[in-house]
Amino acid sequence: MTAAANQSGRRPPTSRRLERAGIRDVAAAAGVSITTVSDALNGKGRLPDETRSRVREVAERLGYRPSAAARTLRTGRSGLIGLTVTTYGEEPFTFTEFAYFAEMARAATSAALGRGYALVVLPASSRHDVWSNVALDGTVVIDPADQDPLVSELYRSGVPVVSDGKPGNCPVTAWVDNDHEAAVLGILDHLSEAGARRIGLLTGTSTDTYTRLSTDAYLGWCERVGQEPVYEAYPAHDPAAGAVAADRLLARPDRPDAVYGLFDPNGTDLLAAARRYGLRVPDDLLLVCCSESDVYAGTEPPITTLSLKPRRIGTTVVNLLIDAIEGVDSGTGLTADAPTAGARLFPPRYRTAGTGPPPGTLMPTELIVRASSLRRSPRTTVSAPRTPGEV
Amino acid sequence: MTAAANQSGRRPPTSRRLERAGIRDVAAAAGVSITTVSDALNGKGRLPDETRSRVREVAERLGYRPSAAARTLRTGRSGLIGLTVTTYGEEPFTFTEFAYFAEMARAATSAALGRGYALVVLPASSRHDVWSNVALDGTVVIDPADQDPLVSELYRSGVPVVSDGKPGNCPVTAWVDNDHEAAVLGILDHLSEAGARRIGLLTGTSTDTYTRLSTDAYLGWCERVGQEPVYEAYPAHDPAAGAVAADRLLARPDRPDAVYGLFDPNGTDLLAAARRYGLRVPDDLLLVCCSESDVYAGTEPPITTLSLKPRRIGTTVVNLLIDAIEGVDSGTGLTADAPTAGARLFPPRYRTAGTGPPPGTLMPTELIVRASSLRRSPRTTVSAPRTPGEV
DNA sequence: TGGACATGGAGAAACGTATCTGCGACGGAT
DNA sequence: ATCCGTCGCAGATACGTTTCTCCATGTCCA
Repeated sequence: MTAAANQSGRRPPTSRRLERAGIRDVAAAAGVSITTVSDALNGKGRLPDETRSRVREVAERLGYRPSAAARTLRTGRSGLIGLTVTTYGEEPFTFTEFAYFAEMARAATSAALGRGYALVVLPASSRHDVWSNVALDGTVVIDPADQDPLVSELYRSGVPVVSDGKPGNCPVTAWVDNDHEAAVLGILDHLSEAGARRIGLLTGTSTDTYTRLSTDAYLGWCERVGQEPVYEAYPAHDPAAGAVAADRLLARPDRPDAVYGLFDPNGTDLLAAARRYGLRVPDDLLLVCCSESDVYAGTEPPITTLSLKPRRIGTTVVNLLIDAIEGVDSGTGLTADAPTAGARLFPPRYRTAGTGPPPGTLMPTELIVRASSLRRSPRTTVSAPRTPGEV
Repeated sequence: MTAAANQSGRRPPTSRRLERAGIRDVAAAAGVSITTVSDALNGKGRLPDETRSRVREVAERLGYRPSAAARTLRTGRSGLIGLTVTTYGEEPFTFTEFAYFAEMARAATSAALGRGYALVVLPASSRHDVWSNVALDGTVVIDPADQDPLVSELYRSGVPVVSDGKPGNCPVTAWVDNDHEAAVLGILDHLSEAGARRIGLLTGTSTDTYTRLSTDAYLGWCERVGQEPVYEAYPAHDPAAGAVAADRLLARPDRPDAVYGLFDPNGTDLLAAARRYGLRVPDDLLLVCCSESDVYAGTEPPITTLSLKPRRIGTTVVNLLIDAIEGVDSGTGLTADAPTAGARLFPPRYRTAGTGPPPGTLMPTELIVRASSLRRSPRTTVSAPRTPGEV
């Protein structure tokens, strides 16, 4: 018994701690090599079913759980996907702030889990402390900044990056976005048809793609139809500022008779402001806002909303990312550095290899028409986007 | 140049791929050993500042990023914390569904990042596929089931587990919860003082701690004051069922003149039902519901809500967990298996070592009194919980 | 009888880091 | 002069997998 104690393979008998069972313990207990154990558990190699099941049984009995760290080190795959949450402003760390992000994150998480990946929530601020401490197979970036240093570094180090929101000037593997321009134009047309003569906009001061594209679309439309732009901008991350801006908009001498609010709380803010000024909705003021919340179905009156369909976006983003991770190994920067011109309409082409601009996918939005934007009797849901490129 | 090519240390010259720079490359470039590089970058060992800064500079120049997987494998620490999201029901994967979870998750994420950890979102269903593929330093469990197999296995395998919600019958390292019993009793008292003669309850059919404790508190109160219980239960994960249950409650022959709803949407549902039956709030019906949403400040009338202060909970849970991870190494199950009796009131004692029941921390709730529960003129916010154990 | 081929499995080399041990040199104290 | 402590660093090992290579058997057919 003294000499035969060193039976656990090559490991010298250095104070066997009673830690978790490793693959070596399973091999020893099953009387096979670790190769056989690995193959048996992973369904690889050429093994008779009998050996396979025996090894599996022993592993089960020993409560064997493979070390994720070792596997990751060996295979280079962690099964983890980063989800960067933008901080609509500076300090405050806000996802789940707007229903859009919450829904989007939820759908993304669900889609990732469905394909065997887990999501790691990481801040968009480039605090390397956390970022470099986690092995990521890829990253989802929500609304990347124009020259996002984080995205650039990730891309440079070979990590696939798929963004929700068309990237401004940073290289990504792929991106997904709504056709915000078409959506805004659709709303403006809708309001015009409902009788609006002067349409105002409640927008944000930040420079993210959503705000920029939407505002530009509004300004372009104004110029085309010859209406003087009437808009107020405020920092979207500050909930109190929204109410103030809504009030300002309706207090102007050139008060609009219809307003589109870009952010989720704008609907209630505008409604409250309208009440303060004695304006009836929709009689004196037509109202539309972009929101995923269903509280606008129950307001008095119900408010027409634009839904960006965050669930579809989240699912698509994650699927594109995992396709990129599992697909072609994306050689040394071959698919980079081209101007972003390749936008296609939903559905996307998966497994996009080769060169060219980062593939972008446009997802349809949905305008949910309610009483606040109708002078007549309310109709039902209608969906609206134009084909892209039509401007 | 032919013989001197093998200068990169012990590695044989097997087709140097131009992958990311490793610690060996840095060592070679700086003309030191990998030991020195590791020590220099991690601030360990005894090195003159000059060597340290030189190594750091070389590492920077080479764009060196340490491999998280290798580090995790070596140190046994991943810097990752699991966040299990309960699926209030069966299939649907729902966090961010209720504002409580969203706020709680946000605070938890923020707290974790602040201490250098990242959160991994994982499903509470015990799909080992994902769970065993990620190295976790610890796990936050939201509202564990009574005999949660997942929690048991995690605990057994030595992973610290801190739960939001007092655990029923599974061992955890620590837990945090509101004093739901005291909160419900406070609300019932509040409604009684406002003139309620028969208080109804809108509750859930699931067996989670929150639902159970709250319902039991209600039933106990009824028995004590001699009121016949009037309640309806529905599956809380089904938003449509809530409206139906609210309607049922107000349609009963023994219709209550005050209702407390345990779930977020109950307020609007009850309000709508009251309208259908021609009941005025608060004149004919007093209303309170548990919610984190501020839409209830803007309803007509504004509805009194109980806030569970999810942000405080999320922060506390994560801090307790990280304390457990970084503190005493929690020997082989010494701190387990005792009946849960050790509940203290906020603030918790950190770094709890030794034996005894899993330390629990009770966080205060806040009753935000609005017009819906006042027969007289509305007062302002009052906070309410009793001291625990008083029953 | 002997090669070709399939079967079942073992050995060992990575993956990239942290850290334990040890070693030469140097300086001050005995 | 010798001894001892400290400084500055290098070597080697271990963390627990996956996987490439290779070997020992049969087995079948020529």
